[in-house]
Parts: sequence; C-alpha cells; structure tokens
Amino acid sequence: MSPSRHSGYVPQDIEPKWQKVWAERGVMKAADDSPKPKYYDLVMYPYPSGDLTVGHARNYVMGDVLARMKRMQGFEVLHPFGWDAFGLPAENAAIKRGGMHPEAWTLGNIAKATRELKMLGILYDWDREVTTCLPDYYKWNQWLFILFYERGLAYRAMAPVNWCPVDKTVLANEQVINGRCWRHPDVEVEKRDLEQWFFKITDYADRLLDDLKLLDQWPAKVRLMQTNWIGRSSGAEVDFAIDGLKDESIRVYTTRPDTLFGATFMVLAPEHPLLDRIVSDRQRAAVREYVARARKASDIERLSTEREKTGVATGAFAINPVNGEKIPIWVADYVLMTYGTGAIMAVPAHDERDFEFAERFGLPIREVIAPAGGSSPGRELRAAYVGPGVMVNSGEFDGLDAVTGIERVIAWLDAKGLGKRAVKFRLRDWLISRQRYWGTPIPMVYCDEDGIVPVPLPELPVVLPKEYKPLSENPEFFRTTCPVCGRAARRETDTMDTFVDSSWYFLRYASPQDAAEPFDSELANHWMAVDQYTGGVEHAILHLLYSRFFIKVLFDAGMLKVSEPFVRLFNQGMVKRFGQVMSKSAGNGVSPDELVSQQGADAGRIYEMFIGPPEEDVEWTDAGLNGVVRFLQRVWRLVLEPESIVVEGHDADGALLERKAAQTVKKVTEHFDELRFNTAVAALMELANAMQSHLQNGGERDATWNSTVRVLVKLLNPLAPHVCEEMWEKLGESGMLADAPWPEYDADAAAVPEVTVVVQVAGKLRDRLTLPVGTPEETVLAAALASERVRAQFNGRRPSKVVFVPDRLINLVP
RNA sequence: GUCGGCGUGGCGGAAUGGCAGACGCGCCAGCCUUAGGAGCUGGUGUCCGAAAGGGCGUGGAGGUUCGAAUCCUCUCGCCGACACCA
Repeated sequence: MSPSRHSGYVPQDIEPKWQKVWAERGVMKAADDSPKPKYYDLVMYPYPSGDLTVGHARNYVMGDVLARMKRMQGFEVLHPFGWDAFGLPAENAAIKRGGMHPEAWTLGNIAKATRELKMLGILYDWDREVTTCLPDYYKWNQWLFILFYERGLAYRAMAPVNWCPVDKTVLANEQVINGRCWRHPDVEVEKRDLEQWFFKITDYADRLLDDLKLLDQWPAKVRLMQTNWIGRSSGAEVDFAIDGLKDESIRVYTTRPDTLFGATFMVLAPEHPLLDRIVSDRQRAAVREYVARARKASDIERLSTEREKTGVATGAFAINPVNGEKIPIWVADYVLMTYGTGAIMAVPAHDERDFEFAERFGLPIREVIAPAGGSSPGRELRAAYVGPGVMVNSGEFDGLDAVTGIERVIAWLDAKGLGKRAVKFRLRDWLISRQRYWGTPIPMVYCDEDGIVPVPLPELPVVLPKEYKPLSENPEFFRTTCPVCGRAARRETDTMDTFVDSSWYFLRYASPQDAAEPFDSELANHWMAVDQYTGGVEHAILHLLYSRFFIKVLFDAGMLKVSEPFVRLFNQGMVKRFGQVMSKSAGNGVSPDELVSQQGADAGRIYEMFIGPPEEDVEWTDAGLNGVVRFLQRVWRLVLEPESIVVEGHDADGALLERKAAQTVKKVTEHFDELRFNTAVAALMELANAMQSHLQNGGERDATWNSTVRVLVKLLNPLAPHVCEEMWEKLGESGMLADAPWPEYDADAAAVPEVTVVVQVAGKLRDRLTLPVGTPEETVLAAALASERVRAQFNGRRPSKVVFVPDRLINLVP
C-alpha cells in the first residue's frame, strides 16, 4: 500500500528534507552549559553485528520519542549513541571471510547501521559517538584497569578455563556445546588452570546489594535477579577438629547453626586442600579415583540435579564441637570448593541434599528440629524437614525455637572460640581475561626482576597490533622492556572482557574528546545519573551489575558524585516475525531501509510503538503497519485538507472536542513518560477520530478547532516527527516544531464534571459513587439504578435515599 | 526443583476495585469507483429474539466486597530466570 495516492502526504519527499534541516540546525546537540534542566536519555549501545533490523530499531525509536518529548518540555537532552565494537563475532566473521580484518568488518557495519538509524529520523548527538574498538576509547579501559590495580581491585589468580586441545585456545562458555568445542564437535573440551586477571567485585557485594533499595524505578524483576545473583546468606563458620590430627581443623559454613547437633557426617569438596592429609591409607586409592573423576566430569554432568549423588568416605573422622561426637568425613562433588569453605557439616534430617546423600550411603539421620507439636521421640523422617520448629536432641538448647537457637548457638560457639558469625555471597570475582585478539590489551608487563608492573600512564594506549593473529604469537607485540628496570620483559597478551568497555561508556559521552582522562568529572557529574536507560532484559544481571560496580569504584576514587549509574531502567521486549526473533541471519528480518522506502519512517516509528506493550515480545505484521499508514493519512487530511471531509450532520459539540483534546494531552504526556507508547498512540487515534466526527457533524473550524489541530500535531511529533514538522510548516507556524513547547495540560478543560452520590439504605451510609454529570438526570438515574440492582440482588432491600454531596439530597424511592 | 511473570473476542491488546473488550488488525454489509489489495459509512464477544430487550462472559474452583479481569486462597496451562550456594 502506498500512502501517497489519496492525499498530499508523501513521506519519501518530506522525510529526507527534515532530516537535513535537523542536522543543519543541530537540534540534537546537547549543550554542556545550558541553563535548562538536564535529561540523560540512554539506550544500551549495540554490538555492530551488521544485522540491524526494525526489531533492534524499536528500542532506539523508544529512546528518540522520549528525547523529543523531553526537548519540547524544555529539558536539555543528552541522547548519545555508540558501539560495543570489540568482541568475538567480529573475529568469527573475519575467520569466515578468510583474511578480512575484524576492524574492517566492524567499522563497515557501523557505517551501515548509522545510515539506517538516521533514515528513521532518530536524532543522536553524533558528535559524542563512542566506538570502543578505537584507541581513543580503549586507552581509557587501560587507564581504568590500572586505577583498579592500584586500588587493589585487580588481581591475578589461577582459574580453570575451557581449553580446546585442537585450536590450542581458550573457549568462552558459549563456545562449549555439550562439553565439546563448537568448531570441532568431536573434540572434548579440557579444563585447564591458567593465570587470569580478576576484578574484585566481591569487595562491593554488600553495597551492590544494599543500594538496590535505592533503585525504586527499576523493574522489581531485575532487582530480584540481582539480589539472587549476589546471594547474600548469613550463618556461622564452625571449626571441627580432626580425629587424630592435632594441628589441623576443618572449617565449615552453615546457615543453620541451630542444627549443629544433627550433624552426623561431614562432606568435603573434591578440591578441598586438606583432603590429601586426612584421608586414611585404606581409602586413599578410592578417594584419588573419585577426585580424578570429579575433575573430568563436564559442568553439565556435575551440575545436573537429576543425577544421583556420588561420594566416597575418606576414612577420617571429625569431632562435632557441640557434643564431642566422632562423625565420618566424606568427599562428594555436591559440595563446591567455590562457595563457603568448601566443606559442610551434613545435617540429613534438615537438609534435602544431605538427606538424599545419607539415604544413599546409609548414614545416620538425627532429628534436631521438631515441628511445633509434632515431636514424637523416635519418629522416622521420610524427608528432610526444613520448616520452623523447636530444637530437640540438642543438649542445653532443647526447647528453644529454631530461630532463636541460631543466635544462641552462634553466641555459644563464639564464647568458646569454636566458631563465629559469618556472611557469604554467591557472587564471585569477575574474571576479565580473554585469550582473544579483538579486545583491549591488558596494560601489564611481566619482568623477571620487578614482577608484575603496570604500563606507565603516559605510555597508554597499549595499541592493538594491526596484524590479526593471537597476541601471544606476536613477538612484536609481547616483547617489551620493563618500565622499572628497563630490561627485556613480556607484555600481558590477554585482552579484556568486553563487559569492561560497556561498564563505563555512558560516562565517556559526557566528554567524548577528553584527551587527559577517561571522562571529565565535572561534566560527568553534570549529566549523570542516566535518567532513563533502555535495553534488553538479557543484560539484567551482568552488564548492569558491572556498571554499578564501576560507578561505585569511581565514586570511591573521588571521580564521581553519584554512586548509582541508572535512575530508571526499562527492559523492552523483542520483535518477532513468523514466530521467531527477527534477525537477518534467521531470514525473517525487515531492515529499516525496506521499511522507510515502502511506508516511510514515520509510519514505521508509530507502528513500532503501537505494535504492543513495550515490555512484551511482539509479532511484526505487514497488515498492522497498513493501519498506521491510514492513520497518518487521516491526520494529514484533518490538519491540511479538512475541507475534503464530507459533512453529514449538524450536531457537533465544540465543548466535547475541547475536552477530548485536553484529556489527550494528559494521557499522551503520562503514557510517554511511563513508556506506555502503545496506549499513547491509541489516545492520539481517538483524538483524530473525535476530530473527524466533529467535522462530519458540521463542526466549525473555529479557534477550538485550530488549537486542537496544534495539540494533535505537537503530541504526535515525537512519534512522527517528519510529517508533523511538515504540517507545522504548512500551517504557517513560525519556528520549528522540534523547538515548540509541549502542550500545557488544562485540567479545567479536561475535567468531566463529577458528582459523588451517596446511596443510603435504612438511613445508614452504604455506598459512594463518583459519576460524571453530563446530563444530570440521566447520571443520577444511572447511579441509582446500578445501586438499586445491587441492593435488590444482595439483600432484597432498596436504597431509601440518594444523597448528592455536598449540597443536595433527594429521595430516590418514595 | 526454587523463584518470578503471564492467562481477556478470530488476532495484537485496552481497562489496576466502578458501564469488560478502548485503539488497531481481520471480517461482514453498504456507498463511491472503468477498476480496487484505495477511500468513505455502518456493523462485528456469545446465546435467545424480527426488534425492543434480556441471559451468559476475562483458563478453572472457592472467597473478600454494595461492586472483582483487577484483591485473597487453591488449581490447571504457558513463559522466563536461577539451578546441589550448605
């Protein structure tokens, strides 16, 4: 369907015209020194995959609609854009295209996507564009890395990695498919221990958790996901002596110190350092074999909860500190070395996993928490009881409520020096090393004399060599001299996780050309925090957590005054077509190019917003798009060719139209602010329908009409800026619509006169009804009837009176 | 398994305690047209009825309330996140 045939509305003519005007006038530029209040409107910057579809564009349209409204409302809007340009796909594409450099592929995609975004009329302040693969940007990744290092937040440690023995390279988790290499489906991935760089995010675990309370404009779901990810638990660490070994003890962590008397065995993780020392000669061979098997098991096997528990007795015994009991020590892979102390006291009566293990290996189960009133001595447990109850079989603690018991037992342990209160987190430190070419080189040097030495700041950036091959195989890159002693030394050849790039890019937008530091503190403090951050829910945990971490570190370093980066967060849904997420590679993509050349950018923008609730996944259909084209044609006719509308009646009501316009101002303003774009579009369609009825019913094109026309054009402008700008000009208005003030909400004009009706039964107040009073008699009647029906149905009585509040009282039923 | 979300016409969805189905798609009828995959007008939850009118209706069952798609309990179904975190 072509929109051009039945009105003067030809998007292909007007859209390029206005895009050029906006660019010339610089309406999208954010002034650092503006007296207006600032508004920082940010969409998550994309990976330039070369796959830009109207699906991704939906996101950017949302950001643009908000930016355009905020500008009209008198805010100085910062609406920048950039590219998450390092990363694996560029390397894969380069390999696939034999010989193409990742940089050429990436920059080519960026150029293409930029053109398409402009074509949709999305206005970014391109002067502030950030591209993370350019030395101008990644220099500051290196600078920040050294800052973290100097603050004790970057450290090196051994960590297991996925290793492909054929490619002799480390694989990302996503490149391991069913325990095998993605490029060699018949080759099993090995676990190797390598020295890796970590950021100490766990130092900030408490603050990252506590400050979630400040983020009241984030989706509850994301806050919950972060809470679970950080996973704070509190309990106690308890030392168990080892039978026959005087100088060693094993420390366990438990959240249930109240069940200490029910510990009937102990379990160590296969990697536990003391395992080798305590194991009995008799069990040594079996334990060795078990540990070797556990190491080899793939993550998938080991993590499966379906799998039956496995384990081996060590032959050693621990002494339960509360009662001196000797309990066997086992080794089993359901205990993780990476959480707590790598050792647990097993209380099968009150822990499901321990129960399962005890059943399997015939270990004793002793009840120490009895459900209230349910304690019968010697009763047999059929499953672990994890509910509330009273301590039993627990010596001096018998009879205590379990919750109180936790505190008492901790105090008791503390007093005797056997244990203490402890808090543990599920969150682990952030492993940032990547054995990849296409990323930010980690700016460190290894010297035989001086050890690990950061590259001096004036020597940054450590530039990625042009030649595309692994850095560890590129002597020109890794051969260097020690910044301290000047002797030959070796550079770090790992690059950084690209999540480092994205953890602070929104700060760089504040001073994108700053050559002295990653960002200008004063400007960053001016623009931060981000008022609206929009992006996919797939980043609910990592990107958002890492960014929050970065901001807190920079806050502590005195470089920022805000301690949280994003005030309001929104996660939009995905666009599907033929039931699948839209993408070029899936063959179901619609490109902005196609959309703009067929229906125009404005129709496409409105459709993107009208297609469904912004947080939901939506299905793209061509038929739905046609409805929006019709709407724009109708608007064009109403605004510029009203005489073409056939008059069929003579009962138009100017007051009604005025009220509708005022109500629409309120609705659209609120819905845009709340990002409920679909209902905002519906409200605008209602207004257009009301205007059309008005003319058809013989309404005058008087002052009310003219102001309604201007309200419609302004409210529609953020969604369909090209056509609105054109209509604005044709209406003979001076100045650009982009700078025109947003319509004022006139509450008086919008108010539907209301009255509160109080229905009384037998003199007692029973009901209040607030109702619009258009024609008073009808309204009263409607209210009364509704109430009467209710009374009749419910208790057979009828209302005796209807009371108008405040000033009238009438009898309804004689 | 645990946690969270969602169930409304032929379809996408409105309505967050007050006339269920706004708005749009699709469909039906009519107008206009040489023509229509355009435009305009009217209709379109379901059942009874020629109509006026009325009955039923928000996955299911109960409950709270004068009043429930909306709040509570249970249940069924779908989707998402986490997944042995002691």
